[in-house]
Amino acid sequence: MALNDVELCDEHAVHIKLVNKINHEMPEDDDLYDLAELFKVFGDSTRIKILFALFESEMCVCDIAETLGMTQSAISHQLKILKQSKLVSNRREGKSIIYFLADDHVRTIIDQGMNHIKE
Amino acid sequence: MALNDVELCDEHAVHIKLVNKINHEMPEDDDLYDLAELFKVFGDSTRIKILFALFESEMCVCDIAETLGMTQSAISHQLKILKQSKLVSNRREGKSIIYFLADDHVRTIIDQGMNHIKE
DNA sequence: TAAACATATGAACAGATATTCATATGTATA
DNA sequence: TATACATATGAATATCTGTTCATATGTTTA
Repeated sequence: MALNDVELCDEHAVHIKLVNKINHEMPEDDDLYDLAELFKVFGDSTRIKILFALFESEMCVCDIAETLGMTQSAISHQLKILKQSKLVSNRREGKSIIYFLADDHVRTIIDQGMNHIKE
Repeated sequence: MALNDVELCDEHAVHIKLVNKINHEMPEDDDLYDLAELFKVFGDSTRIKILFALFESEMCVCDIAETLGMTQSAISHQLKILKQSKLVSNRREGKSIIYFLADDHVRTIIDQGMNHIKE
Protein backbone atom coordinates (compact mmCIF):
# COMPACT_ATOMS: atom_id res chain seq x y z
CA MET A 1 0.00 0.00 0.00
CA ALA A 2 1.40 3.37 -0.96
CA LEU A 3 1.85 6.01 1.70
CA ASN A 4 -0.56 8.46 0.08
CA ASP A 5 -3.10 5.68 -0.11
CA VAL A 6 -3.75 5.09 3.58
CA GLU A 7 -7.23 5.08 5.00
CA LEU A 8 -8.34 8.16 6.88
CA CYS A 9 -11.09 8.59 9.44
CA ASP A 10 -13.65 11.25 8.75
CA GLU A 11 -12.15 13.19 11.61
CA HIS A 12 -8.84 13.13 9.83
CA ALA A 13 -8.52 16.89 9.67
CA VAL A 14 -8.61 17.00 13.46
CA HIS A 15 -6.04 14.26 13.99
CA ILE A 16 -3.49 14.99 11.31
CA LYS A 17 -1.32 16.97 13.69
CA LEU A 18 -1.26 14.11 16.18
CA VAL A 19 -0.24 11.67 13.46
CA ASN A 20 2.57 13.96 12.36
CA LYS A 21 3.80 14.49 15.90
CA ILE A 22 3.88 10.76 16.57
CA ASN A 23 5.72 10.00 13.38
CA HIS A 24 8.26 12.61 14.36
CA GLU A 25 8.85 10.99 17.75
CA MET A 26 8.92 7.45 16.33
CA PRO A 27 12.40 5.82 16.46
CA GLU A 28 14.19 4.94 13.24
CA ASP A 29 12.90 1.91 11.37
CA ASP A 30 16.23 0.14 11.92
CA ASP A 31 15.92 0.53 15.68
CA LEU A 32 12.32 -0.61 15.70
CA TYR A 33 13.29 -3.65 13.70
CA ASP A 34 16.25 -4.47 15.96
CA LEU A 35 14.07 -4.06 19.02
CA ALA A 36 11.46 -6.46 17.67
CA GLU A 37 14.22 -8.91 16.77
CA LEU A 38 15.57 -8.73 20.32
CA PHE A 39 12.19 -9.46 21.89
CA LYS A 40 11.62 -12.24 19.38
CA VAL A 41 14.63 -13.96 20.95
CA PHE A 42 12.93 -13.87 24.36
CA GLY A 43 9.73 -15.12 22.75
CA ASP A 44 10.50 -18.83 22.86
CA SER A 45 10.24 -20.97 25.96
CA THR A 46 13.31 -23.03 25.15
CA ARG A 47 15.45 -19.90 25.03
CA ILE A 48 13.77 -18.55 28.16
CA LYS A 49 14.63 -21.78 29.96
CA ILE A 50 18.23 -21.58 28.81
CA LEU A 51 18.47 -18.04 30.16
CA PHE A 52 16.97 -19.08 33.50
CA ALA A 53 19.47 -21.91 33.69
CA LEU A 54 22.33 -19.49 33.06
CA PHE A 55 20.96 -17.21 35.80
CA GLU A 56 22.06 -19.91 38.23
CA SER A 57 25.39 -20.83 36.74
CA GLU A 58 27.44 -20.90 33.57
CA MET A 59 27.11 -24.31 31.90
CA CYS A 60 28.36 -26.45 29.05
CA VAL A 61 26.02 -27.24 26.17
CA CYS A 62 25.59 -30.81 27.23
CA ASP A 63 24.46 -29.91 30.74
CA ILE A 64 21.99 -27.38 29.41
CA ALA A 65 20.55 -30.06 27.16
CA GLU A 66 20.29 -32.42 30.09
CA THR A 67 18.71 -29.79 32.32
CA LEU A 68 16.01 -29.06 29.77
CA GLY A 69 15.61 -32.66 28.62
CA MET A 70 16.29 -31.74 25.02
CA THR A 71 18.77 -32.80 22.35
CA GLN A 72 22.21 -31.27 22.06
CA SER A 73 21.41 -30.11 18.56
CA ALA A 74 18.25 -28.24 19.50
CA ILE A 75 20.08 -26.47 22.32
CA SER A 76 23.05 -25.64 20.14
CA HIS A 77 20.81 -24.01 17.53
CA GLN A 78 19.13 -21.88 20.19
CA LEU A 79 22.44 -20.93 21.80
CA LYS A 80 23.56 -19.63 18.44
CA ILE A 81 20.56 -17.30 18.34
CA LEU A 82 21.13 -16.14 21.92
CA LYS A 83 24.76 -15.45 21.11
CA GLN A 84 23.95 -13.53 17.95
CA SER A 85 21.71 -11.28 20.05
CA LYS A 86 24.59 -10.81 22.50
CA LEU A 87 22.52 -12.16 25.36
CA VAL A 88 25.04 -14.93 26.06
CA SER A 89 28.75 -15.42 25.47
CA ASN A 90 30.91 -18.52 25.56
CA ARG A 91 34.42 -19.77 26.06
CA ARG A 92 36.12 -23.06 25.39
CA GLU A 93 37.30 -25.27 28.25
CA GLY A 94 38.95 -28.39 26.90
CA LYS A 95 36.38 -30.34 24.94
CA SER A 96 33.48 -28.35 26.33
CA ILE A 97 32.15 -24.92 25.50
CA ILE A 98 30.85 -22.98 28.47
CA TYR A 99 27.99 -20.55 27.98
CA PHE A 100 27.18 -17.66 30.30
CA LEU A 101 25.06 -14.52 30.39
CA ALA A 102 26.62 -11.64 28.50
CA ASP A 103 25.32 -8.88 30.76
CA ASP A 104 22.63 -7.96 33.23
CA HIS A 105 20.05 -6.55 30.81
CA VAL A 106 18.77 -10.07 30.42
CA ARG A 107 17.76 -10.34 34.04
CA THR A 108 16.13 -6.92 34.06
CA ILE A 109 14.09 -7.58 30.96
CA ILE A 110 12.94 -11.00 32.16
CA ASP A 111 12.15 -9.65 35.63
CA GLN A 112 9.93 -6.96 34.13
CA GLY A 113 8.18 -9.58 32.03
CA MET A 114 7.62 -11.70 35.12
CA ASN A 115 6.15 -8.71 36.95
CA HIS A 116 3.67 -8.27 34.15
CA ILE A 117 2.42 -11.84 33.95
CA LYS A 118 2.27 -12.20 37.74
CA GLU A 119 -0.42 -9.54 38.12
CA MET B 1 12.53 -37.82 23.73
CA ALA B 2 11.94 -39.47 27.09
CA LEU B 3 13.33 -37.86 30.20
CA ASN B 4 15.53 -40.82 31.04
CA ASP B 5 16.88 -40.77 27.54
CA VAL B 6 18.71 -37.43 27.55
CA GLU B 7 22.28 -37.16 26.46
CA LEU B 8 24.90 -36.86 29.15
CA CYS B 9 28.41 -35.51 28.98
CA ASP B 10 31.18 -37.77 30.14
CA GLU B 11 31.61 -35.49 33.11
CA HIS B 12 27.99 -36.10 34.02
CA ALA B 13 28.79 -37.39 37.47
CA VAL B 14 30.35 -34.04 38.32
CA HIS B 15 27.50 -31.93 37.00
CA ILE B 16 24.44 -33.84 38.11
CA LYS B 17 24.09 -31.75 41.25
CA LEU B 18 24.19 -28.54 39.24
CA VAL B 19 21.51 -29.82 36.91
CA ASN B 20 19.29 -30.77 39.83
CA LYS B 21 19.79 -27.43 41.53
CA ILE B 22 18.88 -25.52 38.37
CA ASN B 23 15.78 -27.58 37.76
CA HIS B 24 14.77 -26.86 41.32
CA GLU B 25 15.12 -23.09 40.84
CA MET B 26 13.42 -23.14 37.42
CA PRO B 27 9.98 -21.44 37.37
CA GLU B 28 6.88 -23.48 36.63
CA ASP B 29 6.34 -24.50 33.02
CA ASP B 30 3.16 -22.44 32.88
CA ASP B 31 5.03 -19.30 33.89
CA LEU B 32 7.84 -19.95 31.44
CA TYR B 33 5.30 -20.41 28.70
CA ASP B 34 3.38 -17.25 29.62
CA LEU B 35 6.61 -15.29 29.76
CA ALA B 36 7.63 -16.45 26.29
CA GLU B 37 4.15 -15.60 25.01
CA LEU B 38 4.45 -12.10 26.45
CA PHE B 39 7.79 -11.43 24.79
CA LYS B 40 6.47 -12.89 21.55
CA VAL B 41 3.98 -10.02 21.56
CA PHE B 42 6.85 -7.52 21.67
CA GLY B 43 8.61 -9.47 18.95
CA ASP B 44 6.90 -7.89 15.97
CA SER B 45 7.76 -4.47 14.60
CA THR B 46 4.15 -3.57 13.81
CA ARG B 47 3.16 -4.11 17.42
CA ILE B 48 6.27 -2.29 18.63
CA LYS B 49 5.30 0.68 16.47
CA ILE B 50 1.75 0.67 17.85
CA LEU B 51 3.15 0.73 21.38
CA PHE B 52 5.48 3.61 20.55
CA ALA B 53 2.56 5.51 19.07
CA LEU B 54 0.55 4.95 22.24
CA PHE B 55 3.49 6.22 24.29
CA GLU B 56 2.72 9.64 22.85
CA SER B 57 -1.05 9.61 23.04
CA GLU B 58 -4.12 7.40 23.11
CA MET B 59 -5.49 6.99 19.60
CA CYS B 60 -8.35 5.55 17.59
CA VAL B 61 -7.70 2.55 15.34
CA CYS B 62 -7.96 4.60 12.20
CA ASP B 63 -5.30 7.07 13.28
CA ILE B 64 -2.94 4.28 14.29
CA ALA B 65 -3.39 2.77 10.85
CA GLU B 66 -2.68 6.11 9.24
CA THR B 67 0.35 6.73 11.45
CA LEU B 68 1.90 3.40 10.50
CA GLY B 69 0.75 3.50 6.87
CA MET B 70 -1.02 0.16 7.20
CA THR B 71 -4.55 -1.13 6.69
CA GLN B 72 -7.24 -0.88 9.35
CA SER B 73 -7.60 -4.65 9.33
CA ALA B 74 -3.94 -5.37 9.95
CA ILE B 75 -3.87 -2.91 12.85
CA SER B 76 -7.07 -4.28 14.32
CA HIS B 77 -5.71 -7.81 14.31
CA GLN B 78 -2.56 -6.67 16.12
CA LEU B 79 -4.50 -4.57 18.63
CA LYS B 80 -6.43 -7.68 19.53
CA ILE B 81 -3.19 -9.46 20.39
CA LEU B 82 -1.92 -6.49 22.40
CA LYS B 83 -5.18 -6.37 24.31
CA GLN B 84 -5.19 -10.10 25.04
CA SER B 85 -1.73 -9.66 26.58
CA LYS B 86 -3.10 -6.78 28.67
CA LEU B 87 -0.56 -4.37 27.24
CA VAL B 88 -3.28 -2.05 25.94
CA SER B 89 -6.89 -1.31 26.84
CA ASN B 90 -9.63 0.48 24.94
CA ARG B 91 -12.85 2.40 25.35
CA ARG B 92 -15.56 3.44 22.94
CA GLU B 93 -16.07 7.08 22.05
CA GLY B 94 -18.95 7.44 19.64
CA LYS B 95 -18.08 5.61 16.47
CA SER B 96 -14.42 5.31 17.37
CA ILE B 97 -12.61 2.98 19.71
CA ILE B 98 -9.73 4.58 21.55
CA TYR B 99 -6.73 2.46 22.48
CA PHE B 100 -4.24 3.30 25.23
CA LEU B 101 -1.44 1.68 27.21
CA ALA B 102 -2.71 -0.54 29.99
CA ASP B 103 0.13 0.16 32.42
CA ASP B 104 3.73 1.24 32.71
CA HIS B 105 5.41 -2.15 32.39
CA VAL B 106 5.32 -1.68 28.67
CA ARG B 107 7.57 1.36 28.80
CA THR B 108 9.99 -0.28 31.19
CA ILE B 109 10.33 -3.42 29.14
CA ILE B 110 10.80 -1.53 25.89
CA ASP B 111 13.27 0.87 27.49
CA GLN B 112 15.39 -2.05 28.68
CA GLY B 113 15.31 -3.52 25.21
CA MET B 114 16.40 -0.21 23.74
CA ASN B 115 19.28 -0.03 26.20
CA HIS B 116 20.45 -3.42 25.03
CA ILE B 117 20.40 -2.73 21.29
CA LYS B 118 21.92 0.73 21.71
CA GLU B 119 25.20 -0.62 23.09
C1' DT C 1 47.63 -40.43 14.90
C1' DA C 2 43.43 -42.90 15.40
C1' DA C 3 39.44 -43.01 18.21
C1' DA C 4 36.28 -40.87 21.32
C1' DC C 5 34.13 -36.86 22.82
C1' DA C 6 31.70 -32.12 22.63
C1' DT C 7 29.70 -28.96 19.84
C1' DA C 8 28.15 -26.77 15.43
C1' DT C 9 25.70 -26.77 11.25
C1' DG C 10 22.89 -27.50 6.90
C1' DA C 11 18.71 -29.41 5.00
C1' DA C 12 14.08 -30.73 5.60
C1' DC C 13 9.69 -30.72 7.68
C1' DA C 14 5.86 -29.35 10.58
C1' DG C 15 3.70 -25.83 13.00
C1' DA C 16 3.08 -20.90 13.89
C1' DT C 17 2.12 -16.14 12.36
C1' DA C 18 1.26 -11.49 9.85
C1' DT C 19 -1.15 -9.59 6.23
C1' DT C 20 -4.88 -9.41 2.88
C1' DC C 21 -9.57 -9.75 1.41
C1' DA C 22 -14.31 -10.01 2.13
C1' DT C 23 -17.66 -9.24 5.25
C1' DA C 24 -19.94 -8.86 9.82
C1' DT C 25 -20.94 -5.98 13.91
C1' DG C 26 -21.98 -1.85 16.25
C1' DT C 27 -22.72 3.28 16.38
C1' DA C 28 -24.16 7.78 14.67
C1' DT C 29 -26.70 10.66 11.54
C1' DA C 30 -29.64 12.38 7.77
C1' DT D 1 -34.82 3.67 9.87
C1' DA D 2 -31.84 3.51 6.03
C1' DT D 3 -27.18 4.84 5.19
C1' DA D 4 -22.52 5.91 6.20
C1' DC D 5 -18.87 5.29 9.28
C1' DA D 6 -15.46 2.79 12.49
C1' DT D 7 -13.93 -1.39 13.92
C1' DA D 8 -13.73 -6.54 14.31
C1' DT D 9 -13.21 -10.99 12.47
C1' DG D 10 -12.78 -15.46 9.77
C1' DA D 11 -10.50 -17.70 6.02
C1' DA D 12 -6.68 -18.04 2.99
C1' DT D 13 -1.94 -17.51 1.88
C1' DA D 14 2.91 -16.72 2.09
C1' DT D 15 6.56 -16.43 5.16
C1' DC D 16 8.96 -17.52 9.19
C1' DT D 17 10.64 -20.59 12.91
C1' DG D 18 11.93 -24.68 16.05
C1' DT D 19 13.18 -29.32 16.04
C1' DT D 20 15.12 -33.42 14.03
C1' DC D 21 18.46 -35.97 11.52
C1' DA D 22 22.76 -36.64 9.53
C1' DT D 23 27.16 -35.10 9.51
C1' DA D 24 31.08 -31.80 9.90
C1' DT D 25 34.44 -29.41 12.93
C1' DG D 26 37.52 -29.11 16.62
C1' DT D 27 39.66 -31.03 20.96
C1' DT D 28 41.53 -34.53 23.92
C1' DT D 29 43.46 -38.94 24.94
C1' DA D 30 44.96 -43.71 24.39
